[in-house]
Amino acid sequence: MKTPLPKFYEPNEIESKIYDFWQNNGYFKAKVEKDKKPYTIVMPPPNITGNLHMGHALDETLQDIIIRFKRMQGYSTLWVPGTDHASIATEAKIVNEMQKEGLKKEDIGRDEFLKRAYDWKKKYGGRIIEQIKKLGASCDWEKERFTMDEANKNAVNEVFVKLYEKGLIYRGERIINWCPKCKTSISDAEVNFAEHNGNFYYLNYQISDGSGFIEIATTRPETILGDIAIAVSPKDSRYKKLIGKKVIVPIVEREIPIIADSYVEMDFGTGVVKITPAHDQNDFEVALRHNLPIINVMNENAIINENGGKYSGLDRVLARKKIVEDLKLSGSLVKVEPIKHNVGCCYRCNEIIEPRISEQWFVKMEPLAEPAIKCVENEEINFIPSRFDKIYFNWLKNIKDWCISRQLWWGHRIPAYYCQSCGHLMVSKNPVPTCEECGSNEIKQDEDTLDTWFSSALWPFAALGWPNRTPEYEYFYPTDTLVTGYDIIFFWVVRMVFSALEHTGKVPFSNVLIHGLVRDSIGRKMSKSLGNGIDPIEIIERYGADALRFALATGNSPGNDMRFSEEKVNASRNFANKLWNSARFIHMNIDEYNVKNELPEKLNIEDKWILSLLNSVNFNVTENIEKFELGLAAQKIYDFVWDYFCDWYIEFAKIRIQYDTDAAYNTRCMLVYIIDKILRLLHPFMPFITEEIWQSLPRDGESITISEYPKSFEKFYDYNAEKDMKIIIDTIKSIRNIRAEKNVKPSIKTDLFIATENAGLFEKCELFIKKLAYAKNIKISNHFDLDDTVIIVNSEAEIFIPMNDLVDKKLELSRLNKEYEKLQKELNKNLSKLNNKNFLSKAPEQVVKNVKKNVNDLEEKCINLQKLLEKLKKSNY
RNA sequence: GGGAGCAUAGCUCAGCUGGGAGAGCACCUGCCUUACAAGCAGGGGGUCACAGGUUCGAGCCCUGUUGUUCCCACCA
Repeated sequence: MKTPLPKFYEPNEIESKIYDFWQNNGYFKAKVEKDKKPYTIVMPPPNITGNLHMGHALDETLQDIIIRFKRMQGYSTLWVPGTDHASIATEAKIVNEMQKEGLKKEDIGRDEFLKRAYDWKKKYGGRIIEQIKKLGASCDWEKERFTMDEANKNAVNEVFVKLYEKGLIYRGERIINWCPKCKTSISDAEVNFAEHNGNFYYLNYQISDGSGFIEIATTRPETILGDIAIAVSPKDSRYKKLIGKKVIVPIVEREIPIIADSYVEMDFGTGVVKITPAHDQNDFEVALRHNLPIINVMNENAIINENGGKYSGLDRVLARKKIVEDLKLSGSLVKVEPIKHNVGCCYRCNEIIEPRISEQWFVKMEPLAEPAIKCVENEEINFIPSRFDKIYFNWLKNIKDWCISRQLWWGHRIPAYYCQSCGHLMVSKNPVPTCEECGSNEIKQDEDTLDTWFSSALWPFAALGWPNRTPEYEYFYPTDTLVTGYDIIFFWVVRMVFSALEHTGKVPFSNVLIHGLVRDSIGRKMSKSLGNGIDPIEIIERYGADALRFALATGNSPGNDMRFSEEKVNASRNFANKLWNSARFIHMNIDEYNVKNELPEKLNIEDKWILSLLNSVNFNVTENIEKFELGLAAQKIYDFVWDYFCDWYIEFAKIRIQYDTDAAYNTRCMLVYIIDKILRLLHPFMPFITEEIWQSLPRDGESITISEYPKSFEKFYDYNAEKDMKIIIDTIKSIRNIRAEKNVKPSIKTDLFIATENAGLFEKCELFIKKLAYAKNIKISNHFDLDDTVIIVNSEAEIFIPMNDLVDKKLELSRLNKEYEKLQKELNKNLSKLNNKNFLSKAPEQVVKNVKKNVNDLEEKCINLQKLLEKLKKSNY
């Protein structure tokens, strides 16, 4: 079908049609093909709660570029898509929705709640998938997975049981981070520290033997209800004689010991710390070391419990107020100092975290961390850029056990079962009907669910069928490249690596391509609260998916944050349109000539030139993509298309086709041949427009998606053609330059006299110069003797342009003098290098050769110019 | 407290293993030259943060300084 293309590229009309075409023909379907090498990417599954944002758009674009490139290179490719159940985020949204109906979780019960959650998934989980398709993502949608589908549940249970049996999962009472709003424990990684304005309350504790008072400072006075000791530094001489004595807790009137512990820093505050083990991580450890009792004074809602005496029932904020008042009354409050300090907050809801003692499930991390460190150290896994391995190591080397239980309903329920009559604990993949100890059939499953990341950690292998050894798992695993942002290296990347090593015995992927955050145009994070987020779908509707993809892929380097600006998308859209119009031009010149997509046998100089340049671009682009330098690759294609193919080759082709009947047909073929290669090179970056144009041209295949990525060949390098055409182009440019300087309109044509030793070249390209440098007639000889002309000198020729009254001899003389000075300066710079013995002996041969060549060219130019100057001076002036 | 990044044209940023300072946008001049005004031709504009060092040669490597952003830890 060779319909003439419309004047402007209209992405919206084309993109969905093309995407359907790809889908209907199954180009993205992964096949186990033993004679091909596999290439696999698993998509970081977006949350079912969200809309597609720019971060996703970047992430998916990078993955799609890589997978399309590999597909065209002949790999059997698989890109597995999916979504994440995002337990805490989704549960929060559903709770919120229910609140509008005046309902609480407890009102409807667990089963009914889960029904709502699955409805939510059905409703919104599909939305983001449709948005990803709009970007052009070439995923195998038949392999789409969900982190809570049946197969994943199976994988999660398998892993849990295995780790439990190995002793790497344990249950225990520990101090954990408790969010009173989400009403669940959260892991250390899920706590954000933020600076808050608070107060330092200085309190006097009376020493029991009546010998005086000891002053302590606290930011949380309400926790005195749970005080079980006060601690000083063992090195602190001020308090040495008090160690072992007892003090009375104000208001509470409890007698507690003074202990020494190296955790206390003598220079901070008063050098005395009150120990409240149930409500502080460090205090908890101190209590364990000193074998002290633990008094929990708060419940799950952060309300003071029965241990709080007369304060029980009060919320922690009210309790603080009341207690401070009472401390004041009792005279124990010495002073209050406002301070700024860091407070841990819930990453979800930003509520202040309450450290709290409770029974939770943990993964023992140390044995898992070690192999995960090794496989990056020995480069089985490579981070791109490599500096991110430091973040990875830092996390793993300071790892603490991972709290994996969550007091939520939406998630993988922990496969632990308790006998109601004897209390026996059983961990099993399948529901347990009877107690293995006492035979009772009153069994209850653990109420808690697992941290979302517990299932995400299994994604690279679970998404391929593990624990079943499916053909896909055997063929496509381990995967090749993971593409993700640096913000989830420890949440996710680390956990995937140690999980894969533990359960599959292999690294989950060999490359981790890290990208940065997409910020707004003034560098702020895009966020809902700021309202500065830009919807990728809206951008696609206005500029096309290709333009968005290209804008996201260029102009930034891996791992660095980027600013999103619409100007950049606009520039990319303009590039797409430029390409589109070059195709329109080609259509105008081939449609009635039965042109084949073949390299002609007889090539003109400009054909050899463009082939040689294309060949270099091809080589470099391939290398860049293989090294994940996608932005550089895209830039090189852009430059080639615009600066060489459109600005010059097409202009040459116009002239060739119009005036050279012998070469016209070959030139038409060349146009098709070159744009075919351009489209293929560009296809991974701009899949839609390249497919649309490719389909409209003579081609040897049904879709560019499954066509071969171009290869570069030694035989196409043509140094001479590149050198010669550079001379011609420079000549044309310098003539244009002079004309522009003198304000000569394009409609005014002038004669040109070209004095050169290289007449053959200039004769070959005479028409190019004539048309592109606005000449009436051109004369080529090895010498001219002319007056009243403007003169251009380059290494190959002197060009005389008669311009009659436009020529001011005085001005011309000074212009040429300036030119001469510039050349001399440049020449001297190069000469000084050649006069440097060290340079000659130590610099690489090629560098020296280049400098020598520069010197030759410059000297030639200088000599020519010198002669002209003298002649000018001798004439009338 | 520990660690990392960034500092290049008015703005946003590229610059891969050291050898010509670049792009897009903005700006100035002139053009509707039958692919494209989302375009064409031409132009101005940079002590590559600062100071040392290594090298024949440094935007790039090393050391230090300043400014800035981020991550981790967290002091009661």
